[in-house]
Amino acid sequence: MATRKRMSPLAEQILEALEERGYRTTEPRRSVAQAVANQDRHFTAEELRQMLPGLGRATVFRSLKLLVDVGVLCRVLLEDGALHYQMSHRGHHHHLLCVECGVSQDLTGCDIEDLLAETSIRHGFELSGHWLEVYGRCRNCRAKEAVPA
Amino acid sequence: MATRKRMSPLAEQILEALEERGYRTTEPRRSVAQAVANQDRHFTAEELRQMLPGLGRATVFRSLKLLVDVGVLCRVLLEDGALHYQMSHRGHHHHLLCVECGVSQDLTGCDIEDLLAETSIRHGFELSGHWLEVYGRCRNCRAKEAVPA
DNA sequence: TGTCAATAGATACTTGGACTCAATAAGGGC
DNA sequence: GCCCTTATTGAGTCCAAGTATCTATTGACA
Repeated sequence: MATRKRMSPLAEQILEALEERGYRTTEPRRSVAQAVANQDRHFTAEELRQMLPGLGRATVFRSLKLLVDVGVLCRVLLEDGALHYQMSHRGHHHHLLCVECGVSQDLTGCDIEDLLAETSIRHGFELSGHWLEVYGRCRNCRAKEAVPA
Repeated sequence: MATRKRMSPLAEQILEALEERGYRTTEPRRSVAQAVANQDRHFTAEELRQMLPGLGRATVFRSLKLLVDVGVLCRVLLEDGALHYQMSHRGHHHHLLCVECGVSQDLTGCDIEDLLAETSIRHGFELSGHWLEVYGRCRNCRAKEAVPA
């Protein structure tokens, strides 16, 4: 604890989210929070583990699960079925995943939820949840191809 | 081969789909085709394996992959992340999965595809694919609860 | 019927994650 | 500031699902 590293505001927020739920603030969780806060795109459990060589394997997996439960992270399913994680900035949302550069945009301000609800009713279904991932190529990658170096 | 079992028409269709793509018709594939044809709902690789104790593990996984590639089966992602398979009766479609009884209905005749395309464009995305699963309770399960025994 | 590439099966390996349990460390009360 | 209780950690083991490899077998076609 002697030299407690300075943390980014985002990392602090992550820890606060844990504290609010009654979880303790520990050095390992501090490291995880900082590592997660540093990511600008989705990452795998394995990648996170490599960023934090000092932490036990189980701790990394436990922390990821915890952060998903608390709502700090959300799980992202890639086209090949691989599971990634990324910061979740809002409640329920979906992702537009670029299959080239791997960047992901949140999908909001559309009527997919309503449409699903409506469609479910037509099928006699009582909607309880859904999982949607959208794959494609982002603006940047398309621009790069249009004007090749 | 001596006593070649009688196969259901659906199983025959599955084999034909393989033949069309140039794959051989073998005894193991015959068994897999029949087992798959017998399912009336989604199943896991492990369940299929248990139905076919005579087949090697790798063969079951290979066959599943093959059938997905060929379009006979589609993959179904359950709410808990478990991967299941089921017959695919049409091209691209989605599933309404009942979280109680496990039945799944195909989701068609709705405008989700269009809506996704439109939304992607607004985000500068070039859509290449998506994965959507919808969870809820089916008509039957809701009826059962409404009139408890 | 013979030939040969495709396929099957056995098995080892890999990946991703959960479980167990003794040792450690937060943090609230004094 | 110290102690006590309890949550948490990390090492290691275990597990499930799926893949890779290698040799033996088999189906299709000449």
